Amino acid sequence: MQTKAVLDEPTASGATAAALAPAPGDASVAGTASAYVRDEAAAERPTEDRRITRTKRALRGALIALMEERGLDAITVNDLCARADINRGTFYNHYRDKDDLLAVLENEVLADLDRYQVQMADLSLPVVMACQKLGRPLPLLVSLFEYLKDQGDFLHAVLGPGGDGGFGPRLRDSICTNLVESILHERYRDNPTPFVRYYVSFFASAYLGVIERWICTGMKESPQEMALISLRLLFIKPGERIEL
Amino acid sequence: MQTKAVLDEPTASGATAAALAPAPGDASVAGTASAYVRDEAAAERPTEDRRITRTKRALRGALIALMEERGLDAITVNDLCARADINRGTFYNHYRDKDDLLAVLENEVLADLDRYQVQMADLSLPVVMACQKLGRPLPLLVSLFEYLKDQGDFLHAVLGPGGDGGFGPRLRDSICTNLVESILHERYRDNPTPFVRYYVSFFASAYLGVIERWICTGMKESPQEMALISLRLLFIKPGERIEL
DNA sequence: GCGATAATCAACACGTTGTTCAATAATCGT
DNA sequence: ACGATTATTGAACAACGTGTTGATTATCGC
Repeated sequence: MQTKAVLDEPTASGATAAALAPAPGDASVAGTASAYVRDEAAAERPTEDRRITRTKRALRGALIALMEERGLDAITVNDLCARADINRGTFYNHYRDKDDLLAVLENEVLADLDRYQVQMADLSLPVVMACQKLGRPLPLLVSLFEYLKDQGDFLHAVLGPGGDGGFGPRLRDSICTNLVESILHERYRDNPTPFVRYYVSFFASAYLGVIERWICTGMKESPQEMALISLRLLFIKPGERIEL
Repeated sequence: MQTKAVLDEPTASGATAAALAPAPGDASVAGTASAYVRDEAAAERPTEDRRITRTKRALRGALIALMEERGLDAITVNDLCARADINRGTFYNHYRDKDDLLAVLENEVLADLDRYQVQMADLSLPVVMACQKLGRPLPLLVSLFEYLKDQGDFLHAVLGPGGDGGFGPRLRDSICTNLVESILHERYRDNPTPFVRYYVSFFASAYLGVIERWICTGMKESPQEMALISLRLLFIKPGERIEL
């Protein structure tokens, strides 16, 4: 429980304590807490009918499984219903078509990730440099990788071959771009030159690549390790000696 | 025609002259020469029937146009044939289905890009550092961006929304990864540690992001500018002052 | 020009789609 | 536990896109 302040070194910026606090989900104690979607579903509606919940969960599983083995393009609504052991009419009670189902699941993830953006606003270069010096991962990044790991089965299917393909860029725009913009500039954020725009695209895509690789290779590294790796990659220089 | 050697400074590596030579396509004089596909088609077959050429060209144009306005998923073979002013039976004389047509076009581009990989083997960190010092773009990169620009209409459609989505990663693995591996290590290329693998993914995806941004924003910058930008991005450090 | 070959047109069976309906089963509030 | 509500089921339907076929016409290479 490193909640308070692990950082007393003098840094050039103000709000370091806020930026080092854990993320909204706060899965630091309870292990892998998977109450992301359910929470918001239980919050906005009284309670969802069990049958509906069961149907949606079955379709989610069927979509993931079929994406892994056949690829998205080769999936029909028939396949989904057969795999989910669901009548085809039931499918159309909840989703317009195959792409709608996928879009709903994707949007859920992106909506969850949107919550982290508030925390990102508190980030700044001095903050991350401080963490880098201490050899500590950014709690925000740890929390983020933990969330991604919780959604591992879905993300592995969507980001892999046979997945959506269009989801990667959305993930990038939703997370990486804001993260990079928060961390890197402060000065060029307002009136970005053409080069700065490429600069942001460069690092945003870079971090998406890291995330994609992590997920597609089975998430062998822990969220803490990934947060550390991400931090190191930001400061590494070409030609520099790489230990570890 | 900066063909020979713009570089006499002492560098730590050997084959700098070879690495600074222009790429196989050599479109430096003839402007935007678009004889990539045709050349190899004319090389492998005696001559292709004009009718076939016309059909394929029409289908290529139709696919690109429809991808831009409707998106790939919303395109049917009927649509393609209607737009191309082609009978549907004719379509099936040349392609198995919609995805086959797209795959053929994609593979043509990737095959063209494969030719650049020979040149990339001659790259090394000292070479690119030398160019960086001189403020000159890597001729290989200039040539590469020129080729991408020639295929601009196709790439814009495929990489944009409504495009393939799966093509980005293939482009990355085909070009960026090898480019990064050639340039960056020499020492870690043989036995890459887990971190080095992320390191490569990081920069490979970063450069794909730059390419994607360039193409999707309409290729405003010249290939020379893009080569310079790419070079600068390699050496830039976070927090560093950005002029231009 | 002649032979070869590609494009056209119409027609076909087939699978998927999206919708409708009545009947059945499960869930929820009390 | 009950009744009212609501989701699921199974079947049928027309509409559409698919991939193929065969006969006919137009175009190409030489």
